[in-house]
Amino acid sequence: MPATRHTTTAPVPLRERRRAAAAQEILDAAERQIGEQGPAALSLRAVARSLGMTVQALYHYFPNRDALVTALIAKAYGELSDALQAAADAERAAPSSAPRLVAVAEAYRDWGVARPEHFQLLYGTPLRYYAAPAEGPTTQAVRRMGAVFQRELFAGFSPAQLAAADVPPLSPPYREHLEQLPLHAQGDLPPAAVALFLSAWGHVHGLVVLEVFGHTAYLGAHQAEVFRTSVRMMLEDVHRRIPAA
Amino acid sequence: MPATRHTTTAPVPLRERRRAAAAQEILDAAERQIGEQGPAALSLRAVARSLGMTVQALYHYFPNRDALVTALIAKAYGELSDALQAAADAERAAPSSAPRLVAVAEAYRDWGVARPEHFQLLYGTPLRYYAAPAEGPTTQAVRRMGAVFQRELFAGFSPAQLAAADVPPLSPPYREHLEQLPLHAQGDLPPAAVALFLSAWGHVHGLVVLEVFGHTAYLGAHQAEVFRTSVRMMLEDVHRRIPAA
DNA sequence: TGTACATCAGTGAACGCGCGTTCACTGATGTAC
DNA sequence: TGTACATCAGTGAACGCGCGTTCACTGATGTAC
Repeated sequence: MPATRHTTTAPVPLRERRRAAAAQEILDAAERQIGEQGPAALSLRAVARSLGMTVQALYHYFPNRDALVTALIAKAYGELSDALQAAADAERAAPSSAPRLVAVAEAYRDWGVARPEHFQLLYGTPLRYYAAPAEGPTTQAVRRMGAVFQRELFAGFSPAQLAAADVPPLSPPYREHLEQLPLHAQGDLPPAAVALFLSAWGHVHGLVVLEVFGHTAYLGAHQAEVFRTSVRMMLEDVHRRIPAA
Repeated sequence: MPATRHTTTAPVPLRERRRAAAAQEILDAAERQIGEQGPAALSLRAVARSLGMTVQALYHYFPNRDALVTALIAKAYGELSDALQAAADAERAAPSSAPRLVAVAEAYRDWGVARPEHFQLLYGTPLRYYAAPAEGPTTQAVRRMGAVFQRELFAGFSPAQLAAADVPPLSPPYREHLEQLPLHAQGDLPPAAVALFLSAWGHVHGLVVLEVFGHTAYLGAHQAEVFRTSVRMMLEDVHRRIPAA
């Protein structure tokens, strides 16, 4: 990288800034298209059309369709995880009567309900089978999301309490696997707590995915209450498994 | 309908039988194709090709692609719900140490893990937005599935006990909605129990959908244990909310 | 400050593909008399 | 039992569509001297 770059006099070359702006514009247009037609209908040609360009121009910014989709997924995960963080922060700044975890879970649901097509992009039928891009912005955002959720799920409990949580016996290899998992951003969680977290996350996700994908339409306008009730019970049940200090 | 049909002498006209057999063959081929490429890749032309026919012939059996997909969804739901029922029956015939509900939940997971593409057909990105075909074979199978799950979830508890379950207060309109829900196949469930059931179902579904769609790949071979542990806790938690007789 | 040059965003034209669906037909097969 | 006929599964040909991707190009724009 040339020494002239990123100095105080010439922060980012003009061309690079424009290029980044154009790429951003493409991403936004693609995001808009997903919001209108769903992720399956995303097409380079349609994106280009909506920007008043020809398709070929897009190839100056993304090597192919898959790369664009990958960028969109990363962006959506980032936004979702920002939403969770924002909900936690808002509750912390102006607490309501409900536990913060409920606010975080509701932020997750709200995001999905408000942007079902984007939620589908993240959690619907995989568009192709990733070889799991080991360490990208996506996994980072997922971890961030998990960290927020975890923090609020276990807020107020010490590591010692968490380690003594009442969970069914875990097999030794499973315990070991959980122990060396880079899952937890903020200090390691004991295996018992990880087991609780995984269960709770699956629980919340399941409730949201069923609703967003239309499988609980028969509940009509009560879906918000179903969710809230379930999450409250879940939180009580988890806390009941953690011994008093 | 002609009087000659369905009598003892001429049960079902030959032509009709052949027609039904051909339709079945098409469904099977389509199912096979989904199993290989996933639901999104399903194409009439490919199905016809795999049967050694031309595409147009399919139009003698299904008015269009959507009709074929609908039939496939109904079939898959039927199979999944059969699997749950079979698991419950098997446990009843030869009980293991675990509660029957665990077996039922595991049947759900097993089906999804064994046939991820079919699971995607049912629970992935909706291929199109149904106006929810009010009362078809699909909703029937879904209800059947829910009934099996419910029966085992609440096995051993009386309606009075279920009615007294410890759940957060439900708003009056929500209670009312739940009361008149044709959800429960076998006698009505009190609202508190329905709330527990909805939460539990979401929980189990969430765990399975995360695994089948590859979001918990980092758990490696331990996913079966994660699931089993979570379901056991869930069952304990639900039962803890139902008062003793 | 002025000029020659390299960069690169965007275009026009084209490729080959597979898709769902329609139409007019043919020919085997089961049916009614 | 034999024959004429209606049914209908399957075909050949064709439609129009939108897609991702490649190639050789042009012309504006920022850069280096």
